[in-house]
Amino acid sequence: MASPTAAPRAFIQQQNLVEQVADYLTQAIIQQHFLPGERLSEVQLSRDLGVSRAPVREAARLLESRGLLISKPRRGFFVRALNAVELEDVFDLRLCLERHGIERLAERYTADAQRALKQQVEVLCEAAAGNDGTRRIEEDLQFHRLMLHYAGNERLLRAFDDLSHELRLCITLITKTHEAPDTIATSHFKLLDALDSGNPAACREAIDYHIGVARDFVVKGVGETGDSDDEDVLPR
Amino acid sequence: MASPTAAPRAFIQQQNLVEQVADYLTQAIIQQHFLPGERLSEVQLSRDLGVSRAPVREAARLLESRGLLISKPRRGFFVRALNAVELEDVFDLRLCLERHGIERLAERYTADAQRALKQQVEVLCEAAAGNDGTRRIEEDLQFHRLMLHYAGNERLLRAFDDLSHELRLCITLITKTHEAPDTIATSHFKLLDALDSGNPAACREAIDYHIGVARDFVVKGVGETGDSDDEDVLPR
DNA sequence: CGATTGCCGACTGTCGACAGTTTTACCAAG
DNA sequence: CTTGGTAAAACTGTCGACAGTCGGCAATCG
Repeated sequence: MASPTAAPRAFIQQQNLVEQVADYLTQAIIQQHFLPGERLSEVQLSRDLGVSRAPVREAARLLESRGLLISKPRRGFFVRALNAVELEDVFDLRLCLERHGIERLAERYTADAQRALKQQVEVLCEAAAGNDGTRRIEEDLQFHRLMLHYAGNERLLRAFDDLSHELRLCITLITKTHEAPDTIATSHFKLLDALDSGNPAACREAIDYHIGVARDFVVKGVGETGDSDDEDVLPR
Repeated sequence: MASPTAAPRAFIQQQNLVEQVADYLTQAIIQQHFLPGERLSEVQLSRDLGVSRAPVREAARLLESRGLLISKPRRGFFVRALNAVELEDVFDLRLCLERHGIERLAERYTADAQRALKQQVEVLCEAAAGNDGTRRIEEDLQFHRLMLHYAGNERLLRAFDDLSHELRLCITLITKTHEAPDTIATSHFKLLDALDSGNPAACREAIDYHIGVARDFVVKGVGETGDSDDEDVLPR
C-alpha cells in the first residue's frame, strides 16, 4: 500500500478525471510507488486523489486494457507483475510490429519521414547525453513511434501504443544499466541508413539487431532480480 | 498449456453486469442493431437493459479499448465506423501478427499443435457446410487463434484477440459474399501443409495468400457499399 | 492439537442523484 | 427561406450510499 502522505502528484482539479487518474496511476506504477502484485484499493485511491470511486474504476479498467493492471472479480485491481516469459513475449511482439512497420515504411519512405526521424534521433542523442533516464526512454520510444507513424498504418501504430505501456514497464522496472550515448546514437543511425538504402532485407536486419540489443539489456536485468522463470508475484 | 478457448462458460454466474452488458453491446453492434456512427445513449441503454449507468459506462470503455466504440468527451460513445483505409490497416496488422505467429509456430510445431489445428479445420469445414454464417466466422477465427496460441507467445495472442473484435466487425458488416466450403477447406489445409513442411518461407507464403484472400473478400464488399475512400460515418 | 464453522470487517459491484455541458428546438430578424 | 440567437431538454461526468461478497479470525468441535 502506498504511504498515506506520499502524494507524488498535485491534487486533481480539472475535468476529465478518468484520464488524470490513469496518468497518475501509470506514473505511480512505472516509478514503483506501487509494487508489482500489489493490490490497489479503490477507496484508498479515491481518498488520496480526492475524487470519487467511479473515475478511479474507469481509469483502472483503462490501465487493465493497457496491461498495467489486472482485475480479479470481487478482489479488485492488482499491479501487473511480469515474469521472464512474459517479458520475452513483449519484446517478441515488439519485434513483430516493428519489423512490419519498418518494411512498410521502406516502401513509402518520403523526405518528410526521413527528416522527422533524423531530427528525432538528434533529440534522442541529446537526451541520452543528459541524466534524465525517463526522458531518454521516452525519446527512444518516440522515435520508434514515429517510424510506425510514417509506416502509414494507424492500427499498427495503435497496437504499438498499446504495447508501449508494457514496454515502459519492462524497461523502467528492470533495466539497471544504461546504454552509452554513442551506442544509442549509432544504433538508431543504422536504422536510418537501412531505410535510406531502401532495401527491405537490410531494414529487417537492422530492426532485428536493434530490438535484440534492447531486449538483452532488459533480460540482463531480470537475471539480477530473480532466478526462477516463474517469479510471478501475482496473488491468487 | 492452458486451454486456448476464450471464456469457459460459467456455471451459475449471473453477476458481473459489466461483461454481460459488453457481450450484449458486442452482439448488437456486430448484428447491426446499432448502425456505424450511431450514438449510444447511456441512459437509454441502462433503461433498456435494466441496469444502472455505471456498468454501462464501464462496458463501453471496454468496447472502446476493443475498437468497437469510440468515445468523444462530453459527447458520449459512438459505434465505430470503418472506412476503406482503416479496413486495409486492420488486415495489414492481421497479416503482421499471423506472419509472426506462424513462423514462431513452425519453430516449435508439436504433435499436439498439429492435432488440434487439424481438428479445428475439420470443425471449420463442418461449419462452412452449414448455413450459420456467424458460426463459420467464429470457427475460422478460432483456427487462427489456435495457431497463435500454439505459437507460444501469450502477448501476441492477446494482440490478436484485441484485433479480432475489429476483424469480426469488418467481416460481418461488410462481407456480402460467402466463400465456398471447399475453398475454405483447401485454404486452411494449405496452412497445415506449410507447417508440416517446416519451411518458414512456405509458411509465410501460405499465410500471405490466405489473408490476402480474406481481405479481398471484405474489400470487395466495401466497393459495393461506398465509392469514396473517405466514407467515414463518424460524427464530428 | 488440528480442522471446521460461524462471524466480522473491508471492499467491490451497483445504484440513484446532482451539476455542468452539449444538443436541439424554437423564435425572431434579415 | 435562411440565419442567428436563446432557452429548454437531454446527456455526460461525477458523487455518495447501500447491499452482497470475500478473506481473515476466533470460537467450537473432533
